[in-house]
Amino acid sequence: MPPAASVYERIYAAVRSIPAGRVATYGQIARMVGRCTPRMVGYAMAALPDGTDVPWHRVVNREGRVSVRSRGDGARRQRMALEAEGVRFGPGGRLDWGEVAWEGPRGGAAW
DNA sequence: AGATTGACTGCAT
DNA sequence: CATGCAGCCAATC
Repeated sequence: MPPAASVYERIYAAVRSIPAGRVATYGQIARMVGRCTPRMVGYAMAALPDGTDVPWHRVVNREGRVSVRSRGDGARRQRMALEAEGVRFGPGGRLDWGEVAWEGPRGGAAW
């Protein structure tokens, strides 16, 4: 584990703040955390271990679709985990933002 | 210390 | 609607 985990911790904390049944985009988290870009979020997610307590599956791309590149079954696992939380996937495998969109820890209020 | 890459996004073509 | 390019910051080689 690299010593610069402080940045990761910020991202992980934000992801942990996502309530069950809700999802956030990389850009959303990046803006919320600040000091980092969507790429950092993705990078942090990629660095997550398997038994992590971070609900990484609640993080999707801007299209509302799973983007996992690493691990062939990662995307499938993510979608399964989301469905298990009550997240409904629309046609094309995209998420229904009207139902699962997470505005932030304040629930709409910017921080 | 310099170059490359990465689970992204937005705008341009 | 598909493809391309640039920007972003940190990790890795």
